Amino acid sequence: MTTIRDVARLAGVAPITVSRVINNNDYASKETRLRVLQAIEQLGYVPNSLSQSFRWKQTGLLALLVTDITNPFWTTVARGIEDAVSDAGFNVILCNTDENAEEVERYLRVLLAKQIDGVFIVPASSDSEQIKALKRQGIPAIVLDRRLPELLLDAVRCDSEQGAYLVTQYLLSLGHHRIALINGPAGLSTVEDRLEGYLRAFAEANLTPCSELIFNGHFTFESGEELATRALSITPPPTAIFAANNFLALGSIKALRERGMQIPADISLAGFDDLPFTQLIEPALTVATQPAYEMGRKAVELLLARLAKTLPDQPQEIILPTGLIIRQSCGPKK
Amino acid sequence: MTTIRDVARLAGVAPITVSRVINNNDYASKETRLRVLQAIEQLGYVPNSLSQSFRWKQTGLLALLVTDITNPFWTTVARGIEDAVSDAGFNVILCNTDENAEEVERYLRVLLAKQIDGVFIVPASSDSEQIKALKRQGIPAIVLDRRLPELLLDAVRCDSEQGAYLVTQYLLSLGHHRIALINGPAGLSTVEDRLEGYLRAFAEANLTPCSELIFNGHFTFESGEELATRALSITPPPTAIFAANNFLALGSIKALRERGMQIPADISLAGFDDLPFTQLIEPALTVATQPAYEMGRKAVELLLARLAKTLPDQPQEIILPTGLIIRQSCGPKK
DNA sequence: CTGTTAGCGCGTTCAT
DNA sequence: ATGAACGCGCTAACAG
Repeated sequence: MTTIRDVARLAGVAPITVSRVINNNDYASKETRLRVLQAIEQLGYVPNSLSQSFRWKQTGLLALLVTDITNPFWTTVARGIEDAVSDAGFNVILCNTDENAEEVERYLRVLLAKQIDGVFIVPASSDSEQIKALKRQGIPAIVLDRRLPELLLDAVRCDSEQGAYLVTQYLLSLGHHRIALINGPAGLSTVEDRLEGYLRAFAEANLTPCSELIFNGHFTFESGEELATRALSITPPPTAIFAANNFLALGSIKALRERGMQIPADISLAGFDDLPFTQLIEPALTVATQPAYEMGRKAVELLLARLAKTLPDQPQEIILPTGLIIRQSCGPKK
Repeated sequence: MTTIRDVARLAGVAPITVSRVINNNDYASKETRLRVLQAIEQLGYVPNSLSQSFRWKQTGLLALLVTDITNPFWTTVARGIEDAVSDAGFNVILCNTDENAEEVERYLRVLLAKQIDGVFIVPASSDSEQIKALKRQGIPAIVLDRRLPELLLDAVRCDSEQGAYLVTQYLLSLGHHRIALINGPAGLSTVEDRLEGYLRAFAEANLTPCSELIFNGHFTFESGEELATRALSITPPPTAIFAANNFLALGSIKALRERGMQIPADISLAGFDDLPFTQLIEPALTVATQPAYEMGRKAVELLLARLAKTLPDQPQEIILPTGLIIRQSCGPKK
């Protein structure tokens, strides 16, 4: 490994002079600078950023903890973060937690030791010893997608309640009263929020949803398939299904197709979050959409501002609007 | 920040003793160990792994450079790598290069400075100044998916030629002679290999493919749509399309549907690489499949063996078999 | 079993 | 404009 000293020796200067040239913050005569740069070139010297981080007490490393890297929603968020962060000269370590609270703790412990400068977290549980440790050490953390009110952290998420409200309102406007809600695991704030939106739409229409038609599972294809199957076995069956996540919607499609049901002729289906190549799935799904890429960028803004200490002490909260995209998967109640 | 010295002071021992307890490699009396652990607990001490890396000359950091993080093929490879690597106590930095050679160079420069212990690369060009720099510094690099013969590096890839051969042979066996090949950019080894496989199948059948029906574009949905459209405008049109990548296949489906063509009644379609939720696309696609997850794990084995210096000097090359999954998208030529 | 010394590569501080 | 000395947090090598 070539060090700053090797360069210094070759250039006939002191190590510190090389350091100054590298970080070109200080004065250095043109000739010295040139000699040093030539020596660097000649030796193929690369500054050891480990030592630099060590001295600067900044690693330029951020981390992103997501619950499911296979979900396009999260890859899109990740791209938003990656793009914004590298513009600012930072790097991101991407960690997949599989919705497992212990994995979150494990990763955070490692990352803490690695002296990361900040973290973006999709929390897998409402509490976390390691997040508290981050706070103690003054390492900024941004909570993504979910509410985590007790911990008083900056947060960026989309308005799940509103999205669910829009979808449900739309289904109600088509005459559906028996709308199955196929949701994720109880306890997650997004799950609760989407339920809230569903209930609000019913309340505003002066209707009461049938509690039998509200299902909780996981945000997976398999869960969607299973819950949709169970929903259909209720009598009388629902005339519409609202799947509160993209994978749940896909699983529901599978279940419906296997029973030979036509969408939307026999039953209506709406989803939450878009998918790439959604145009290929027939019928094209009506969904609530979230600005995933934008969410990533906003989170970066927040984190950088925290690092620059340009933010007030109290936690900031950014809530991005959700929308409704009407396609072909919902029809009027027969 | 609490350091090893703070712990030592509180426990009434020397810093090195704390170090020994942390890395529990050395002897330490039960009582001392206990006192130290208590002090660690009390202070909430976390070892600074930056310093550790500094001393050990090992960061425990690996990097993975992929060309398109939104392609499920690559997320699957990434998971395979991530799983295998974390079993071994390493971490992975995931970098997305968007098939851009300059991005590869930029990332490698940063990673080199960060003293990563090794790299997995999907190269975006046949040559790379930074890969040479890696070699010079003795940092192991594994080339994924593509051939890069001049650089003499370890490599793991799937047998593209074989996969393409199997698909083409199958289509020929159904009676198709005019098979459009919709491929990625000329110059990539996977693109060349898939073309080779296509040609070999024709040659073995004593047939000559029509060169008009061989198309190059990018590995994207849009490219698939465009090239399929162009293929259909040829007279006489192809009776089958072989899309040499999953996104290309999806784009082709779109083009075919828009022209109202039924698959496989009007035209046959086969792809390369599976997609998640493939069961939802109608008709289910016949494809060549690659063991993506396995590829990731194999690459890790190779890299770890390189780090452990248990491998012969000359570059190792692992080629994984590809298969053919016959579903419903291909039918006999009318 | 435990402690002392020294040094990793770099940048800050203070001097020249 | 340039350099010497010191120290960041940790551990290897050598005492004791």
